[in-house]
Amino acid sequence: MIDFSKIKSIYKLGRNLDLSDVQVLFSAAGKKSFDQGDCLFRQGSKSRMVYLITKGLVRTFKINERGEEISIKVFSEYQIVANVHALMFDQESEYNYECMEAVSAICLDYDQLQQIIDKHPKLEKNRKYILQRLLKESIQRVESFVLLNPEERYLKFIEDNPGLMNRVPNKYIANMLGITPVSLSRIRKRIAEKKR
Amino acid sequence: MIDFSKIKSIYKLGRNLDLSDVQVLFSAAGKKSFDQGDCLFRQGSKSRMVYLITKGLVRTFKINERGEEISIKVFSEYQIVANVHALMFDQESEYNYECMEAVSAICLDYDQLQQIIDKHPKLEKNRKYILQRLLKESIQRVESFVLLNPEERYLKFIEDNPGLMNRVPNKYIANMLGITPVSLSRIRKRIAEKKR
DNA sequence: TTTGCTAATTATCTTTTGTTAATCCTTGAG
DNA sequence: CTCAAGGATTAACAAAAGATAATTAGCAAA
Repeated sequence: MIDFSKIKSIYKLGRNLDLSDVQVLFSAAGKKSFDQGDCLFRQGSKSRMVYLITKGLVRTFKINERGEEISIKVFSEYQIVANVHALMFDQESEYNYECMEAVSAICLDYDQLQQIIDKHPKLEKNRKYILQRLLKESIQRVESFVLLNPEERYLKFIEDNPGLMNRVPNKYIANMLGITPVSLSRIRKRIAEKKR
Repeated sequence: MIDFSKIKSIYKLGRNLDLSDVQVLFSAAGKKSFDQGDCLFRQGSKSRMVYLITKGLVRTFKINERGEEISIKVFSEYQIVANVHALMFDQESEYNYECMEAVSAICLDYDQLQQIIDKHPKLEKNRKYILQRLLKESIQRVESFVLLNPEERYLKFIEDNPGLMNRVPNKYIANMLGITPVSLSRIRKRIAEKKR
């Protein structure tokens, strides 16, 4: 049976992918499923697997010196989840990548992907595109910390990620915004009162 | 006369650059000087020039809705200053890039650089290296906001940028840390008292 | 339905930050 | 040397955030 969801996902990998590009990637990629609570990568991992989420949510977090989990980021459908520390910096992962929901994903080894790109140079600009997306997101996030206060950051977050609000616990969102869950709860209350 | 400072700067552009790489880049690159207060790029610029600072300091900032300058980042010797919005995102610059001191720099048009890289594929991995450095720095900065409080962020900043402390006004550092200059002044006082 | 678990909210108190304005310091121009 | 300008510090007060604990709400398993 033709796996249309897989094809669709691969199309979303980049801009201007044509059918032959998708075909090449399709045949190289596998599919994998994870249960809620499973980890795509654990702290210390040097895995160079790249996942494209077709369904579900993945959360990255670190353990701080007090033993608490601090969430860094959440990935949802059609986003790429890769072990940045291994792939970009050739280090062990500093994060855990945990499934917050059952996850379906397409997977492809990065080095294998690199070989494919070498054979199909057209794809090179696409790899660049993915890197640039990563960089852009990161830069904008730094800006949100420099330019906005916690309340404004929260409003921006729900504007940028409308689909995540009902799927991600507020305590994780609080972490990502650099504040405590208690503080986020107060911010939400303030906002609700302003609207009234 | 042989311009050793230029050669030295180009060497610092990447890892594992050999003499022939440097030679290629050397002959394509120009030199440029700026006075204090000059701008490498202004808000709205689509310039695709890439500068490598050999001397001086450059500060990027935005103007907020109250008309105040909010500093985002400072670049010093041997760092690459590029118009990320134009180069990475094909947009107009959202930042001003202003010289805090007189600046000497090596300059090279990005598209010309791209042609050079196409002719000398060995340099490609170097371009990647630069992108990765950018990304790494940005990711670590996000982490510092998520994991650290303002005081810890300041301590990390002076640890990571020991050379900047005496050259960058505290009010700019405060901006970069996401706090007000008044608050930074209090933090500095607290730290000084702890040491005593 | 009850029980138990976890998240979210609320309460209380302490600490920190933001805001505004005044004062102090340093430095460079005249 | 004096003065002007900008940065840094301090002061005073309001607002917000952190920490801790108690309470409430939602939900799934027994």
